[in-house]
Amino acid sequence: MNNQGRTAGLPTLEDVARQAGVSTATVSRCLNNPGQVTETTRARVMEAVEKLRYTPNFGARALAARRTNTYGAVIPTMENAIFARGVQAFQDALASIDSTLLVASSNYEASVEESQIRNLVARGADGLLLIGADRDPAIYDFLAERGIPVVLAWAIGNQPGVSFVGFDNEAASRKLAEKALSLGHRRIAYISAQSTHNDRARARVDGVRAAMKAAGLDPRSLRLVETHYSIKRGKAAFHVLMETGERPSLVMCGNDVLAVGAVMAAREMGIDVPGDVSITGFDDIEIATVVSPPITTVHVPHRKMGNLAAQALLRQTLEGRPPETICLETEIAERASLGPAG
Amino acid sequence: MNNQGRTAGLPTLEDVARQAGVSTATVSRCLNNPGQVTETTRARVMEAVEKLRYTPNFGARALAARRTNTYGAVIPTMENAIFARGVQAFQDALASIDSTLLVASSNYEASVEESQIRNLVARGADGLLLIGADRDPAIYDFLAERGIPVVLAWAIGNQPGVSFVGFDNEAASRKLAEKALSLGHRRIAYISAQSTHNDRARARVDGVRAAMKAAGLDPRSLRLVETHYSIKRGKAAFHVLMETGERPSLVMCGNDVLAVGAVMAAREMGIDVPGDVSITGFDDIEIATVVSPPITTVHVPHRKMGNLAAQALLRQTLEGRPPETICLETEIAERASLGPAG
DNA sequence: TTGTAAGCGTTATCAC
DNA sequence: GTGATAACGCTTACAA
Repeated sequence: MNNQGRTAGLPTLEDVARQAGVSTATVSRCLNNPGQVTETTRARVMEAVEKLRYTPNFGARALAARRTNTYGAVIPTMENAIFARGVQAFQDALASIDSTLLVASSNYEASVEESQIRNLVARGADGLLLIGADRDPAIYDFLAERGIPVVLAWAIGNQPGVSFVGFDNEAASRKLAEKALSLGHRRIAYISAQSTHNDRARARVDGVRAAMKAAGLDPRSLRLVETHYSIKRGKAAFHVLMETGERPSLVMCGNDVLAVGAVMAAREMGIDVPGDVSITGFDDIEIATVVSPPITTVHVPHRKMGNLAAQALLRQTLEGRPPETICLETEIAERASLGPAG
Repeated sequence: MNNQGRTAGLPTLEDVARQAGVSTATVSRCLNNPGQVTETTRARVMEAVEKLRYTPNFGARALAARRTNTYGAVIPTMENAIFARGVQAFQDALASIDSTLLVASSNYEASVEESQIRNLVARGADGLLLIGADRDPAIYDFLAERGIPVVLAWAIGNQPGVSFVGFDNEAASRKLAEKALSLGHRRIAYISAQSTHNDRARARVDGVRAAMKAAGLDPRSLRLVETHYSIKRGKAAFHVLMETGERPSLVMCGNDVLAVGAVMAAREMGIDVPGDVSITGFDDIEIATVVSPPITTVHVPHRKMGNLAAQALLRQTLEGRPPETICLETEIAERASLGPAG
C-alpha cells in the first residue's frame, strides 16, 4: 500500500530501442555520444524518444556510469540573501556545462550540515561546495575516503585536501574597524552571528580586536553580543547594547542582516544614525542599501566568488587537478551609517 | 580519463554484509525494516555499518525500491525572499517524515522551468511543488502519464488532476485597490512583474482593474508598466511613471520587491511617500518593513501555505488521495506608504 | 556502426 | 529470522 501513483511505468531505454528497432546500446549512444552513431539511425532513435517522451532514469544512469554530473552545495541558510548571489553564480557556471546543482541548507547547525553532506554524497554528488572550514574533521575524512572533491568558500583556511575560494574575513573586518577608529570611535560594540562552527564570524570579531589593539585600545573593552542571524535578533541585540552599560558610539555587526536590524531599532528608539551612533555591516547584500541610512559595509564579490568556486571545483573533478586556494579582495562600501564619533 | 576522483570505491551493502557475516538481504532489512531482524544480528550489522562508514547508494536504492522519498520544487527565483519562507515551510514538513526536497529555480523562464521539471522527474521525485498554473499543457500530460502528484501553490486555478494550495490573487489585489480608491486615489499606475506565464501577475492587475471599474473609473486609464523582478527595475519603472505623462497619485506594485524599488526611487527623486504619491506592494516579505516608509502590502501566509502544500502533496503521494484545492485568506498589511490622495 | 551481455548497488520475492 | 536471487534501467567493454 505504498506505491500508488507511480504505477504508470515510465518508458525505458528498452522501450525506445524496441520502438526504433535498434539495441539499447545504440539508444544509449545516441543520447550520450551522438557522434558514434549514424545520422539516419540517430534520427530514428530520436523520433522514438520524442514519441515515447522518454526521460532517462537518473538513478540507473548514475549507477551504471558512476558519475552524475551533479554537484552539491550546503549553505547555512536560504532565508536571507547572503549566499543567494554566490550560489546562483556557482549554479550558472555548472549549468553552462550541463551539470546540476543540488542545494541544501543547514540552518547553521553542524549536525544538520553533516547529514546534508551525507545525503548529497549518497545522491552521487561529483563534488561539493561548503561554506567555511570549521567542521568536524571526520567529515573531511569521509569525503576524502570517497574521493569527492570539495571547495570551501566564503573563507580561507588551511584544511588539507580541499580548495578554498574566499576572502580574508579577519583582514576585511580589521580594515573596516580601522576606518571607524580613524573617525574617532572609541566605545565600540559588536553584534556577531553565533560563532560556534562559524570561522567567518570569529575571524570578523578577531579583525576588530586586532584593529583596536593596533590603535592602543584594550581589545577586551569590545562589548560583544552573539546572536542568531535575523533582523529581529539584530534589533534585540541593539536594544540590549543601548540600554545597558556605557553607550557605544559605534556598533559593528557581523553581517548586513544584523546591521539592518540595528538601524531599524535605532530609528524606533529615536537614536540618530550616524549622529548618535554609527553602525556597520558586512557582506554588502542588497538590503544594506534599502534601509536608511544605507549601511557602510564590507563589499564581498559574491558572484565572482561563486563563479571561481565552480571553476576550481570542476578543475578537480573533471581534470583531476589538485586543490587550490584563491583569495579574493574585498573593499569597503562607504555609505551613510558610519560617521565621525560624536 | 573521466572517472578520476571517484576511484576510491565506496563501501557497498555487500561489503557490510561480508564484514558482519550475513547476507545483503539482512543488511538491507536492518536499514529499512529493523523490526524483521533479531536484535543481536542487527547490532552486528550496525557495527559493520559504522566501521565501514557505509552510506546507501541513492541511485541503486531508487532503482530497486521505485520510490525515492524525494520531492521536487521549481520556483521562479531564489534571489529574493518571496518564495523562501514558503519553500522552507514545505521543506520542514517533508523533513519531519524523513523526506528530502530538491529545489530548482527557473528564473521566470518557461523553458528553464520545463527542463527543471524533467530533471526532477528523472531524479525520481515522488511529487512536485510548482508555482502557479500557467504553463504548457504538455507538461501536465507528461506528469500525469508518469503518475507524479503535483501541487500548485501561490495561486488557485482549475487545472484538472493537480492540487492547488494558494490564494485568490485577483481578490486580494482588488481589495487593496478598493482600499486605495476609498482614500480618494484616481490617477493610478501599476508596476507589474512580467505577465507571460505568470498567472499571479495577471490576476493582480485584473484585480485592480476590477476595483477601478466598480468605482466608476475606466480600467483602461490604468497606466501599466511591466518589468522584470528586481529593486533596480522597480526604481526604473517608477522613474518612467513619474517623468512621463500625467503623474499618478498612487503607484501599485505587483510585489514588494518592485515596491521597494519604487519607494527608493521616490526618495532619490525627492518625492514624498505617501504625501506626493502613495505606493503599495504585494506579498509582505521582510524587506517591505525595512524600507522607509514601510510598505502597505498584501500579507500572504507563506509559511502556512508551504506547510499545507506539503500536507496536500503527501496525501496524494502516500495515501493515493485525489487532488484537492485549498484557498487561503490574505489580508492587507497597513503601513505608511499608502495615504490619502493629495 | 551496431549488438550482446556483464555489471552498477539496492530491494523484494521466494524458499528455507 | 535469514539467505539466494531476480529484478530495477542504464552504460560500456567486447564482439561482430
